[in-house]
Amino acid sequence: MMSVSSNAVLDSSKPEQLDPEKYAKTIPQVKKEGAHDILPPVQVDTIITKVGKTVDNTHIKTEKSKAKEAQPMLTQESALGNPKPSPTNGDSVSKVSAYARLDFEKSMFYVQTLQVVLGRNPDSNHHTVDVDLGNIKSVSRRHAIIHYNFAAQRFELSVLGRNGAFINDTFVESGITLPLSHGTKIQIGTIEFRFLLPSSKSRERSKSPSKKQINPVDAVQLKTNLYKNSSKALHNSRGNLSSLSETEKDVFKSDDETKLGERRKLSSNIVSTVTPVGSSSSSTPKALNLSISNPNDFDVNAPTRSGISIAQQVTEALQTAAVNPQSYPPPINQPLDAAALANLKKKEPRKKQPKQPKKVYTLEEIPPEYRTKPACSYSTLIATCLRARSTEKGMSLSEIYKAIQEIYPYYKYCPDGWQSSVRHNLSLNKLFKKVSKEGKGWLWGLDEEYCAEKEKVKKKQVAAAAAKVKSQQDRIQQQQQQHMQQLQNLQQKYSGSGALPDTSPGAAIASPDIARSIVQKATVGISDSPSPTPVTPSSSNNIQAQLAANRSNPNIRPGQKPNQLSSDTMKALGYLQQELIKLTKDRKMTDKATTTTILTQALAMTIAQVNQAAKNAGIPGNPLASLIERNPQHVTKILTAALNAATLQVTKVKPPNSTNVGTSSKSLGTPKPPQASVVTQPSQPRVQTPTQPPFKAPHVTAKPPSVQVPVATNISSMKTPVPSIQVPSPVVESEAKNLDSVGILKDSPSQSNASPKSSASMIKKPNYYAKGQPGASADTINKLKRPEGFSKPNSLMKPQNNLGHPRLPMSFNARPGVAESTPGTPGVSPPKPRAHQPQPYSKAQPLKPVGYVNREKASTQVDANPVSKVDQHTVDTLTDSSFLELPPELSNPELDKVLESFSASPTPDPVQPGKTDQLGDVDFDKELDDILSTSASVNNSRQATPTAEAPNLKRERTDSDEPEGSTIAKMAKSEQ
DNA sequence: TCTTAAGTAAACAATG
DNA sequence: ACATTGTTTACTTAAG
Repeated sequence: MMSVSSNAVLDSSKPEQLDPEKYAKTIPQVKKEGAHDILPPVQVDTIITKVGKTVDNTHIKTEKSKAKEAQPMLTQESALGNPKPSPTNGDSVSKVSAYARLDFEKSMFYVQTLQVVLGRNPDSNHHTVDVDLGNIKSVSRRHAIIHYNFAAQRFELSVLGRNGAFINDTFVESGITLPLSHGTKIQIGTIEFRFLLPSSKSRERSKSPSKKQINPVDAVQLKTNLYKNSSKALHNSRGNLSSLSETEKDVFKSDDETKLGERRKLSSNIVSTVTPVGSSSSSTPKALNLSISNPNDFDVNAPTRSGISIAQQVTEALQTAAVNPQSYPPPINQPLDAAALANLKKKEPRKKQPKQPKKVYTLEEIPPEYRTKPACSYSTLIATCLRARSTEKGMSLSEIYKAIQEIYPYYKYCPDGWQSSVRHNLSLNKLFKKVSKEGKGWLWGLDEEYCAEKEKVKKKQVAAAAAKVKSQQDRIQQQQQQHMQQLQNLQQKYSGSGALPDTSPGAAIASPDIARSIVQKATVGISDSPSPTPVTPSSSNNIQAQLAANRSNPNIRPGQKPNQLSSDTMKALGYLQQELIKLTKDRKMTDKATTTTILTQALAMTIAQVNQAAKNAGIPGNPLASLIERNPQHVTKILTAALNAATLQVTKVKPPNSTNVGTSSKSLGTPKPPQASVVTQPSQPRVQTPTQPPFKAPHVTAKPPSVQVPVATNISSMKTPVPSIQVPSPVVESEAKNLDSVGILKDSPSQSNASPKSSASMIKKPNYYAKGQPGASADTINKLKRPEGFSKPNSLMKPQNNLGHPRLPMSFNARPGVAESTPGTPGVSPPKPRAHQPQPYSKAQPLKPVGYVNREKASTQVDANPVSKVDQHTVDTLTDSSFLELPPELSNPELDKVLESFSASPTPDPVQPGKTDQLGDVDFDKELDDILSTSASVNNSRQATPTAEAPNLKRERTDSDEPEGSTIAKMAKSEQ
């Protein structure tokens, strides 16, 4: 490779230091250390021609001869570099010899060697480049090499830099070598230039017999670094030729850190020329022993091949090169008439090319870590940059841009547009202020005062929020304690009778704790809730027996406090509560005690049923919540079945007219009717364990009469049995086998469209959001509203870390259908198709880079999917008919029948999203009271707060766990 | 449904 | 003339 030490870097600002005489002395050294050694000893035909005068140069054929003959050639060439200006005449004899030229925006670089290294501004003496592209981080130290390929007889560009390059607007990654042809556009980092070859005209000339051919290998290695004012140098004859001379060594030596620093400052516009135009024009013909090309030969606009434009050729080159590199016509390297070129430039100043639109990156081109938009707002972005980079004077807009790009490389790759937002923010946001004026624009800084003020306010808000949360927690805790106290009181009260009141047939529904107790007991079976009630052994009844089996539920978290239910569980219970109330309303029960018992059983059955099924299927988590979330209708069906079964069970042993449990106690110990036992069977999964006693169905009746005492007084007032009450008499019981008559189908939402042909849909995943599905009656929808907690998937599933994230620019959204198929974006979900694609405001949306995925959207896309939280397997299992299959020993034809009918029932229409009701926010006690009071005048002295429209109560749910179901309603009230 | 915050896009003027 | 910079307006989206 090219020897570093042999390369001299000249600052155009110091032309006076250049002594051509000294250059000559150093030539041998250059030769020795030159990069030419690597070049193959291939004979090259006419490479350099001299305008007006044939250069009597040697045609070097071999490497050895090249070395030998280098001296004279270089000696001649040293004259070429004579910077002394001389009166330039119009017919200037050209002085510059080069194989090619690199046309930068403001200057040119003549390629006079067969290999040119392009790279970053050397920041040390350890490396150097031929073409200094400035101190830009995006440019590697050795970013690219332009070299002559003798085999293919053409110049080629090898991309070495990590960030690749753009060749003719096509991205070329590192490691790729491409042929260069006349006009090939190259972009490295932000620096753009063209590779130009001499025109065919000069090629013709070069073929003239008069000229002597030289080996390009022998071209002098020259380099100059001209910085910002290099263009001036080009025209002002201030350019320099350099080779490593004593003088230059000095120059180089003196090029210490300070100079390097200066260079960096100047690095924005970098031009390197081996031989500046001006200097060549100023050179005396005499000094020029080397051939010189006509600058016209480098006419950018001149087609190099007949009829084919440069662009076409470049494109063609890029296309054909990969396939058949040899097919591409080799470049003809010709000398340049720099002076003429300069004149030409004066006459026809190159038309400024329209600024190229920013490169649109594809996913592959963007480092994975920079594909996602930073999750902070523009103001944060700017503030961060200002804090990180700003001086006291502030930062200019362009500096802010740059800092943003450096700190958040995402903005390097994303399409333009963010700059506008930055400006917009700077202007609008009071956080930013203009510090001082610099040039055209302002230097921006942070308004620390405003920052402090804002911080203060924020802190206040946070403190207030924290206080609020704390007070809420305290309140909840207080309520919990109260409830626990009440419960304990109750237990103590009834402990003498050996049974809990609420599970007794005669329990006083008047107690506000009844509903809570129901839930409390029933929730024993819920996966995430341990036994909430400290039940005395003597108080065991059927429900408890059922649920006792569930206590060993492995899903119960060991560290979980008793009475502490997860929010999901609470939601589930809330839903069950409300559904039960609805179903009970339909039945118009009058007997509080019976109703309570039935409800308790039904609830427990349902929970146990779901848990059992989940357990059988090996589903972890909270299956009830999952099922409710996914298919509340199904839950309703189960609930209905359970209610029917419980009704059957309870009322069978206890005649409707009789509130005297004592009578029913007769049935204690009597073999349970198959129907009743069946119904309860699902709720006792652990009964399968041989060691556990079989489930006793009519435990309700097992409660001591004493339990009824408080009830009796209340119940006694309910004297009017209403005919409409569907109390399962023996007749009813027999009818109960007919599901329709018992009300299963009547109550079941699937009733309205229970046609067999639609039965399959039952198993299908429900679509909560589909509207107006055929067959969905308004009534059905009403009945099957999703519980509040489940109505908004996001509310339950939204990851907390999304909160506060700013919206991401729409323009960065992945193109539909691209992102999902794009590999390498783990964790990024395909964009959710939007119901309404916003139209661009006034201008067409630019092509978005592939793979820009809105992070927030990516997460909410998942969140928005109601299935997401619930494992699909869980859902499928729980909604599948197999869910309802019980172990053989528990199977009961009656229940099977019921359940079969469920699984055969089509899924009713989903609830419309906007029509969610407020499930779970039910004043259970009140509701129950209402139910009963419709048919019986109940002198209810309980203190439950009457809530007119309990189901419609809207309240915010706290995620904090609640110990008891009925507290939901109470909390709702208290929060109002 | 309304409000607010944030983001996007563009028109426009001033400036170098 | 042109690009950059700064201001302003209008609009959309999301969230509360």
